[in-house]
Amino acid sequence: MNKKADKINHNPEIVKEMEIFNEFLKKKDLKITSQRMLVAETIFSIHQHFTADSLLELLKDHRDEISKATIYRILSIMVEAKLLAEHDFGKDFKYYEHIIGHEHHDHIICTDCGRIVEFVVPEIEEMQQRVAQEKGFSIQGHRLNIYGSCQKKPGCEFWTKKS
Amino acid sequence: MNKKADKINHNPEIVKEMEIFNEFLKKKDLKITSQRMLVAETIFSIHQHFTADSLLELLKDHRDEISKATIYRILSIMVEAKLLAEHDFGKDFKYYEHIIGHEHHDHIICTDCGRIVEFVVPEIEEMQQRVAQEKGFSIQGHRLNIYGSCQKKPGCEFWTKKS
DNA sequence: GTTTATGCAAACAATTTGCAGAAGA
DNA sequence: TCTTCTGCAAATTGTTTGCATAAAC
Repeated sequence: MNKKADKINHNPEIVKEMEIFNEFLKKKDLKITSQRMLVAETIFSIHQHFTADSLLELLKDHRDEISKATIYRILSIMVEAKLLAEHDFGKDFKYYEHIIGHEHHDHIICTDCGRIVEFVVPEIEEMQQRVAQEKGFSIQGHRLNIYGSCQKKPGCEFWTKKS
Repeated sequence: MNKKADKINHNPEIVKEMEIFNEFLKKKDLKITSQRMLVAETIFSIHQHFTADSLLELLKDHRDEISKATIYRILSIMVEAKLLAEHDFGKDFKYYEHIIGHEHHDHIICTDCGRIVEFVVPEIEEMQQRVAQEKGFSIQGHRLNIYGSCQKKPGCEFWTKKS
């Protein structure tokens, strides 16, 4: 592990999330590397949806410490560890968000500016059960995306790629 | 238009859908070509979800009359014409289904075999309105996908690509 | 030491596109 | 004719992978 990595984060929430990640790595006989720590810390400090590319951008000062391939590899580990959820919002790249400490929610997406807003509708869980039962499925989960326009709220710009 | 194209379909539903498509083409100053007619007829006779590749497979006897590039181009016209809906079911290719005469519905997808089952839950529309209002969005629509397992119903096989 | 990770560049796969010749209006 | 289409092959784009080297344990 190189020296940059000991810039450890003292935010208690992030510390806790890092511990969970480390547990997972150990359990799976995966190694605790400086890249994994750096990416995980960065991700845990983001409180919005992000993409592989926007993560890369956040890490641009560490360009010499981590490659794009490694970022993709770490993202897939974190999804497997259920620390991250992967989303498709109708673009041709994936969005991620970290899960821990976030109540289950769905998303409403502005097709003008790409803004993503979370919402919680408790009755969806019950509806999901009902549909699954009726169709004879066991349930893993659901994704509900509502598409619309946020109507030029401040910050609403044309939806650029990989934002 | 080559001679193969005058193998016209007499199913009244398909005839009606073809007319709508032709209207759209005229309105947009697009030409009525044998490829467009062939693809549209084929699509209108499918009553399941399909992909660009499965469509190509259905058209394999016409391989010399139509290319993959043209199929993609026609799919995008038909989506624009709102004759087709495009879906993302968590794979890295798109699914399509034809819309006309199909009540609005959502999907439950088997993550073991890829089976896609439609369901209708009227209260979603109302919930959608409520969320949009609360968040200050105008609505275009929604996509609700439930993921689970159909529990080895007859025909449930491992989910192959592009099925 | 042995195993697992990383970086790089090449590979992938679905989809898109430029272009020259073909077909529709 | 004049315009739009098509087929082809090449380009694109997000993501994945093989492999030699490097780091973790």
